[in-house]
Amino acid sequence: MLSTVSAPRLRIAPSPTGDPHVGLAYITLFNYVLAKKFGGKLILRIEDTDQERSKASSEELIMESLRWLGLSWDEGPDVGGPFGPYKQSERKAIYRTYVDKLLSSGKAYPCFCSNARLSEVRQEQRAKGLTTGYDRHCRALKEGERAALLGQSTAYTIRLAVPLGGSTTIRDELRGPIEFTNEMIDDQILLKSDGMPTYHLANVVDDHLMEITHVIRAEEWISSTAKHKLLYQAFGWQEPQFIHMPILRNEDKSKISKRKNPVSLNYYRRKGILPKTMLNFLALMGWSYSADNEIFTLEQMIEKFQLRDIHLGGPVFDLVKLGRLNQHYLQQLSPDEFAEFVRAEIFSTDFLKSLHPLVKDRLEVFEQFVDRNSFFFNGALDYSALVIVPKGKEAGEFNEGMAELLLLLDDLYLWSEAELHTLMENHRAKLSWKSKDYFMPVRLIISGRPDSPPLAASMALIGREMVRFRLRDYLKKNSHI
RNA sequence: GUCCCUAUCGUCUAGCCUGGCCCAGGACACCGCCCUUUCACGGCGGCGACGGGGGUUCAAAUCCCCCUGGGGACGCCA
Repeated sequence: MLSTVSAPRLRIAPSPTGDPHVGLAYITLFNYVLAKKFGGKLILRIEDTDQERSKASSEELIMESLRWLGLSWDEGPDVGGPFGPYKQSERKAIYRTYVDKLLSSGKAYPCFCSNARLSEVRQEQRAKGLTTGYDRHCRALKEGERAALLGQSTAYTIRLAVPLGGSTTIRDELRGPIEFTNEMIDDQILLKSDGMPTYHLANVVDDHLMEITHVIRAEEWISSTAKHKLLYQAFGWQEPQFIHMPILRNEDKSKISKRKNPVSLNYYRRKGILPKTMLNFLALMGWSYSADNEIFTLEQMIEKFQLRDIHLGGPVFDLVKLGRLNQHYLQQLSPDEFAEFVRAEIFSTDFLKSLHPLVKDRLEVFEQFVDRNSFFFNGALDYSALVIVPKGKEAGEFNEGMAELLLLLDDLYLWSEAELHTLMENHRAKLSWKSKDYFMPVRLIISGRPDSPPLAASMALIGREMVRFRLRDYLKKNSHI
């Protein structure tokens, strides 16, 4: 299954668009294990081709989270390597030259269609119950027309000219051959009108140039793999082996999402999950160490790992089991490790410093600190002794307002005190609730007490996932009455 | 809607490739008992699954087909 000729080269290719995701840790783990097992290399490549959504801050967070887990890489933007640069935004010129090759061999063509026309076409297809995809309008252009448009348009895209007949069969190392009729494959955009490549192009070009031998990624990529294979063929390149891991699921079996589940690695870190717990737990998602033992180290996993032992059913990310596993590992901690862990992860100096402005004026003596501010460190809160729904307001209406807030918080781009303040004030105004009918209940849900420090600042510190978790938790406990 | 993937206890899974050792094993959760001045930990026990239907075979959780369920993809996102 694995070529033993040379050491494998694997890569992880996160897109820096938000908090580091458990899905990334999951995929990284398996890439890491396979690389280590066969003495290969793991490459970190930042896929920041989406200029709208990519954030430099997210890049650092991603690396920090992976380091926390103890999953290291051999080549990447921070450590360098012989195949750099390792950030796609810095490889723009490279992609352009490869697109030109495709253009001159007729394997790709420029497309001048506007977004408006594209969505119109899509809508029409959907209405007719057809598969949606580009109608190849610009592929049919005559040479003269094309030249003319090229002369006057500044913004156009480049699309892959997918063969009109036949089929493309990809091979997944876990599933075997998977066949796609070429009719079903869209003339994928390779180069966006801003000159940046799309994932499909950048990914294939980079995997080739970086000599990647095995691509381990999530199952959601299977259908795109046909496009990738076509690209490899168009370039005349040997494709890597593809391994698609099952997708992590929410409790309801849908693809894991922040709407329904905490997905940020930072959330779990702050919650006090140990790296080895997370690794052990993630390994159990689709793989097992043995029939009667599920506690094992990364090293043991590397030793025993076999691709063929991966189970393809989509595993539910079970918080209860994660917690129990962590308890086991916590029990094993030595006094030194215990002290170090609490100091580094729970009462970290950085966190205490950021708490300082919120709590300093409210304290007479330090003994009040822990009790009054426990909600900064806790998980779920107990609301049973609190009256949260404001007087004169229907529980139903109130809960709807809170559910709406939950969604707004999810969409908030920048998680900061100022942004939170504005968001809530706007939401309150939109609902036209009185200030005290809005802010006090939210305060109670978030902090569990009426005398907590300023709300927006507290929320900023507690973090998006915990804030959303508490709102969700409150609604879960109270909305079905 | 179209295409693709997938299917063992509520959940994570072992077993499936190489059919009999499986009236299906482990773990989490749950229930009970023991330990214990509390709560936990720990120990012991219990509940609990091969989605359905057809084949193939002396024999099927294991191989094949159909159905059904679940999921994913169908973006100038990755």
